[in-house]
Amino acid sequence: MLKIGDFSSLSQVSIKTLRYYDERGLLSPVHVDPETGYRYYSASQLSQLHRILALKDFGLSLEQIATCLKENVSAEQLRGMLLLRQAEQRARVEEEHDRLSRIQNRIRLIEQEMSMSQEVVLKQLPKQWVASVRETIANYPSVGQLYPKVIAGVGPGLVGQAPCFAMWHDPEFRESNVDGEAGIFLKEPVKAAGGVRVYELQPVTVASAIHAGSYQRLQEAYNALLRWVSDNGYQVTGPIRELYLQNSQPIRQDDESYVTEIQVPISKAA
Amino acid sequence: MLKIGDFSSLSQVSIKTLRYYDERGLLSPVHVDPETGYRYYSASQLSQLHRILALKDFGLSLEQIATCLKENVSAEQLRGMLLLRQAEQRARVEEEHDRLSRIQNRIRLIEQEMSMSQEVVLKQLPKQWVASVRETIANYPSVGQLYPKVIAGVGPGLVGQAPCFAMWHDPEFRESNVDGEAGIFLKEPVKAAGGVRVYELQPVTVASAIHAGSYQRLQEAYNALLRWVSDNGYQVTGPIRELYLQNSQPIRQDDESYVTEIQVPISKAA
DNA sequence: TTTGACTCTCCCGCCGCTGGAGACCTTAGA
DNA sequence: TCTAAGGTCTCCAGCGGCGGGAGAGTCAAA
Repeated sequence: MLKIGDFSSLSQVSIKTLRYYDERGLLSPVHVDPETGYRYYSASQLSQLHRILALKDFGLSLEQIATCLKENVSAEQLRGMLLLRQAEQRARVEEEHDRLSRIQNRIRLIEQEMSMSQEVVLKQLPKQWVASVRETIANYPSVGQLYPKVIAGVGPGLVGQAPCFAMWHDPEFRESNVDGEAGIFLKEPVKAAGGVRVYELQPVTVASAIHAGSYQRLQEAYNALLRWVSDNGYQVTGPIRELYLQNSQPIRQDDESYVTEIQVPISKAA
Repeated sequence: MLKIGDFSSLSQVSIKTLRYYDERGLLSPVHVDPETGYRYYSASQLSQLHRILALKDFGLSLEQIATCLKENVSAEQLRGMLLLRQAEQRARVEEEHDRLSRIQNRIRLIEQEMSMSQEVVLKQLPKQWVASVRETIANYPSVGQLYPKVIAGVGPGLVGQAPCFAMWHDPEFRESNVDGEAGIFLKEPVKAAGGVRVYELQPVTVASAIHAGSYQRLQEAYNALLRWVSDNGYQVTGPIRELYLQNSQPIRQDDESYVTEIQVPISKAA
């Protein structure tokens, strides 16, 4: 019969932890003095404790471990839990590895440019109803001309709240004859006329950068964002979106108070 | 001026999180109505928020991020923080990768043997004063004969509390002429006579298994433990230790109530 | 003016412990 | 046998980064 301190030093597990395991029903002492509450362990309980530590090392929660121990699971059931855990752990390893890559890329960037550069963030975009017009236009800034058509198609009621956006369908940069789509976000589908299409954007993962400043300098943000995408092993998998979070009428190319978000749909390159 | 809900849906960051960042001083709204407490954000704050998210993605704590933002650190200082973070993250990736390996090895073991097998745990042993006798003895069980010498050397005062141990200095298994060391743990150094050596065991990392049962079956535990060591990419780097956590006088080879811990000093194989 | 949707503050919970306070218990030495 | 030191007990608080919910106040459209 070992007192908790002895058991603790034999097992290298802290007294606090042993008491916690007792409370959680993971490992109860063989005897508890009903007068004093003192816990007494037997040396053979060290192997039970070892089992707990081993399962914990696999990343199982204490609750899962308790289930394992109490229900006295078979080797087959344990295998099932571990297979599940293995899948989670695989994902985790990849995630932490990617994080390391991002840190390293960022360090390289600082060392090359000695500047703060654009911050890039991964986002999961949810489904989203939109109303839009898609046309071939003269060049990128011309997209502004499409918004009146959108508004004409859906009526002026729901404008002004959510920001409006553009999507660029060309696979590459173009000087002219740009395949552009201009639209607004909707809370719910509405009827539209005059060539305006109402549909639901599907969920997608994007790399996103915020550009605070004039449209003239938007290209810098594009450069940083696209570089980040390739540096971190992603590839572009859909039309790039621009969200006009802050602008004014009439549109000016040199207004430094504008705020624009660029979103690039991506997936892991093979 | 955006209300918190608008800012939240633009940024895909929850309202709760925005309020928390305000409270922690990471990102305060440009305006707070003194009457109602309503928070109002500007679109340009999205880029500040993006910076926070990017730093968070690197694994920095909110407190570290707050330092970054408030003191307006230079690119050089940021680089320093990231280099530190990179080192931590490297360690983490390795750790999680090793954990995955251990899970996989365990699954293989279950599939091969369909049994629960020994649980193996890694431990960091602290420094420890010991008194011991080292001799060439006839075979492994003969180590029991050394303990009377140890006790004779240090006096009977401090026996019986901490368990006694054995160390095997031969690089391989031996049928006879075993180089064995038998000793007891001490709380503090004492003087000893008669060939008993008192010294401090150095801190070491060991793989440990608990064997609950007779010494006759100890070999099974050894097999499982040594297999685990090689399966998980470690190598043995010192004499193997046995801790006699529970036994009785006189020693019997077939007493199933004994509890023994086997400790193998290891390091990562190159 | 009335809804109904937002927003506010405040508090609790999560996980796996660690630390501390204050009271009680055990054990070795005088 | 007494005492002092050190073990042990229970209970409560805290960590980080929020999420959930209560209860009260605010805002905007119809």
